[in-house]
Amino acid sequence: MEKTYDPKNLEQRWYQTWEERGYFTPSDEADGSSSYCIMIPPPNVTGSLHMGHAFQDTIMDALIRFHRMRGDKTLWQAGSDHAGIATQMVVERLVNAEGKTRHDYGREKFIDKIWDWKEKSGNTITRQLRRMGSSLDWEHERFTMDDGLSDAVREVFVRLYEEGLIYRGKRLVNWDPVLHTAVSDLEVLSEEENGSMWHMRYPLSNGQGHMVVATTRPETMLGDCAVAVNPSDERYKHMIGELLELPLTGRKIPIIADEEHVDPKFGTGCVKITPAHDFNDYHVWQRHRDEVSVSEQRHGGLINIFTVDAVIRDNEPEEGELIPAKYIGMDRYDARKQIVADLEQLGLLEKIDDHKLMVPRGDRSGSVIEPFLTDQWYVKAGPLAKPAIEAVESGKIKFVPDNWKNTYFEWMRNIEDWCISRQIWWGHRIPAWYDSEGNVYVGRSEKEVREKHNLDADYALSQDEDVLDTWFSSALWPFSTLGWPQDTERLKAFYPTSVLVTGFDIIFFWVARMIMMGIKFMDDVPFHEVYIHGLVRDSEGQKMSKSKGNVLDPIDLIDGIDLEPLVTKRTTGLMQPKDAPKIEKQTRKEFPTGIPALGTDALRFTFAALASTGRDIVLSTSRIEGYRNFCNKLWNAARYVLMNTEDQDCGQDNSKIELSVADRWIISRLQQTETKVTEAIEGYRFDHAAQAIYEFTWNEYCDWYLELSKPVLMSKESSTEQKRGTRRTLVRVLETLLRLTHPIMPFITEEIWQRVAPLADATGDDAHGSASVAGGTTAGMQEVEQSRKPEPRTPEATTIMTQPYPVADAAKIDAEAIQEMEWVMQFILGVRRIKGEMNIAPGKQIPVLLGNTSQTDVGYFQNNRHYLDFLARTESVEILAPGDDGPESATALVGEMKLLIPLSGLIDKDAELERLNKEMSRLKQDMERAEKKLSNKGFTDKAPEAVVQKERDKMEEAALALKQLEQQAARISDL
RNA sequence: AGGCGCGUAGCUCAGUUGGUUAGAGCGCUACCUUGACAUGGUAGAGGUCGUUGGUUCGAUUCCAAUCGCGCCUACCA
Repeated sequence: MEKTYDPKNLEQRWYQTWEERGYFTPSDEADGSSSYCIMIPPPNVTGSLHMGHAFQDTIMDALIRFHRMRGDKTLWQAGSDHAGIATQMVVERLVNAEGKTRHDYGREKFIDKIWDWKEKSGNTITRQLRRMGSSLDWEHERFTMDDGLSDAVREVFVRLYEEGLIYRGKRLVNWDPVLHTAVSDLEVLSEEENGSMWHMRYPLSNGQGHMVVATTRPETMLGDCAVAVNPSDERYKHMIGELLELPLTGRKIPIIADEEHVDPKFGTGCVKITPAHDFNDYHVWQRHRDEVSVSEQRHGGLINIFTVDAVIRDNEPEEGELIPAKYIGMDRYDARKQIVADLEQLGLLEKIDDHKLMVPRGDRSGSVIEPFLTDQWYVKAGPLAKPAIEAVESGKIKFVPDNWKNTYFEWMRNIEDWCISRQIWWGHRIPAWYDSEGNVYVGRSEKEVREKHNLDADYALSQDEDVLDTWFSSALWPFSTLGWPQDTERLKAFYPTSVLVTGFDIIFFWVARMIMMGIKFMDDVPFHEVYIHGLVRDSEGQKMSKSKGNVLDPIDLIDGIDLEPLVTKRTTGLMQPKDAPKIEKQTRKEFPTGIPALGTDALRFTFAALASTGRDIVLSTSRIEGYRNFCNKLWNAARYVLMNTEDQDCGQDNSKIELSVADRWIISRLQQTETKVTEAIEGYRFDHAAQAIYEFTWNEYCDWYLELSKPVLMSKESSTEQKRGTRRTLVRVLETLLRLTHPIMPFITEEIWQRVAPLADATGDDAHGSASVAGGTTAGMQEVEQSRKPEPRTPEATTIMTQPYPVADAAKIDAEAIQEMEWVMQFILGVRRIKGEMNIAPGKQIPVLLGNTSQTDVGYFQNNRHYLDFLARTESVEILAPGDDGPESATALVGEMKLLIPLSGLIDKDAELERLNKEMSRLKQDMERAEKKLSNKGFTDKAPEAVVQKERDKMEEAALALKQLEQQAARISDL
């Protein structure tokens, strides 16, 4: 093995091997009790991997690998969605670069172009997913626009339509005037922006003064149909029903009373009502449209003033001058200026205040969204939501962490009908046809429609031009990918899926809709658990976004990147090019030397370690570096193990062995670690799993066990059985640790495992307990680990991926060994602390005396002499007779035993006194604390006996230790 | 406005039925290139657990109030 761990050369090699050998496809031979399935949240075909994906994929892959190793029939479903608007925009931009528009190509040719683009460029993210080590079933990769999923979409649409759960209607929608399509509420992002509040005077038609209305969008006044006041508002009560002159239009509009919408305490208490351009006003209009004063307005009061571009429209022939000619053809903002100017001139502008307002913008185009009156298709959400709410209430679906169900309920209980039509070309075309009379026919195909309605082949039908919202097909993902509407084996095996892993930002978008559709069409929930993870932020806690220039490409963390390319990457393609200098400066400051190559395993381990219950994941490269170092530690531990075991007898043939205290101790600790890690993964606490692995590997296996193995292996006095036992433990603990770690760090564990596994010889049933053992307890005699029969190992086709996941065996936990090792470690630490604090070189061998020894101390000492000499660098150890205080010495306590290092020549008297004083004051504090508790009658009366006893023990121990140290201090100061 | 969440070491975070000296990583200090690893070893410094009350024998943990921060939803024309 190389001296330093280098992820580069091993990660991609292993991934390729795994994929070639088909390890990612669910195994028919899986012997676990159940199947396990996760659907990947389909990434967007235009997308590339960001940190959120990398984090999410790490969690899913860890779960998938964990269950695969446990023997479950395991599927991680791969695929991507067609991202209607985003994809169309990408290809449209390419077409624009040719100097053409999509209309020059026409619908069909343009769609062909998108498919071409998808073939060539649509796989960026799947390549990146492979770099993350994701063990997705690529053989069954799906795409929301492929034939099968398109069938599913049509089927669902038709069935919902036939049940009356899909309908077509003219409604106000969020209209993107740049993309010319409706978008859903969820695709609109509102942010506070600076604007103005215009206060306009609307004269009373009877000449008795005016009313003042305020608005943030004065241009919409052209479409006003009324002014509303609160009926209880004394100021205006008497004016209800009177008419106002709507300035600039020559129209008269009524004053109406609306208690719900109008807050008399806000502004002037008068609200202009523009029902075709404001959602609230639309609702007011719905309440009042039957009142004569409103209904006799043009178009019943519902007056649209814009074109699809948000330009003031022209009048229809029969409308006369409904829209004043002066403004026709003006963009909405030009019209605003003009109207304000004209009002000003007429003396009808009372004032303009600065005003902050929430401006809705399309998340794709960035343009200001316009409420706009159009014909759209809707899904009636209420009936679908009801069982979906119950599924979560009843616990059929559990959110992890549990609180997220509140968010879900909040949304579901106030759900509104879902606008599913989009005025774009790329997507599932709505399966509805119209005849020249305007009749609508819905069916799976034109053929089906004609058959069903007995329409001749020459009866003219034209299909609806619109396509469905991408999320409509995503909502079907958990069953459509498995073959629905066909009744497939995969569907039977994997639906309902086990868990959905996703970010909280799409609980509404996606999670809720999958639940509704799953229950509706599969008659069962799509998944049993929803694990909601946090959002990855940069080292300053900022949300990562391209526009902020603080995005990190996970691949750059894996492979490393120099500063200059990183700066270039972050500053190109910005929505706001003016931010480039700021971003460059910030990048140079944060990464003065670029980013070092850290490897996938280190990145994955970092994600796991950060995956606690919080909402934010703050990622810093120093943290990843720490875990890269951990990989190196593991690597070098393996190197040490191999150096001492390869070509040597490690007890593979189950020949006689003797297990030392250290062997039995590390085996015990391994079992405890296995329990912790397994429980952590089962409870989605990957941070706890990672921490348990980290601590065991570094603080126990490396820091102690490997060191303790050295004297055994190096000494001529060790027996063959002892050496064999140690080698076997070295190798088997490592082998097990690799399996334990594999779900989080797949690559390094596979690489090392390939070399370690043959030495550990983890095969064969008769390995259990058949080794003949000299010495040691029963618990220690058994195998390090084996739970499930592993697959037969042949040289070419074996992998850690399909080995059994470690299962702890409580019988292997040797409490005595743990206690004895605790003593050994305390001894060694005591000596080291004295050396450290007395400025004695750690390597210097020194004499040690033991005072106040018990029978156990003497036994432990004799058993472990070789460890103590080696790790504490003792020159000699002498046990003092009872009552003998020995010469003046520096002191450490191991339980009640005194560990003495004679002062002569070595130790500074004052320094030792200082040390003792420090230790004594610590003990005194402990005592005081305990004493205070014990002298409190409330405590001794009411606290549980065990707690009180614990306090008494503590008190006693501290008192004893204090006494010993006081004596010691007295002797030294007498010198 | 409503809902959710968070304030613990310089930084990032653990701390699940209230009871050890409140832990870890990174960073910091001193020493050590010893034979798996300087991407390392050894020893160490560092916290009135946001604030204030309450419940309790006992509160980082439970309750209330308060301050600060973040997110989501709905927004006032």
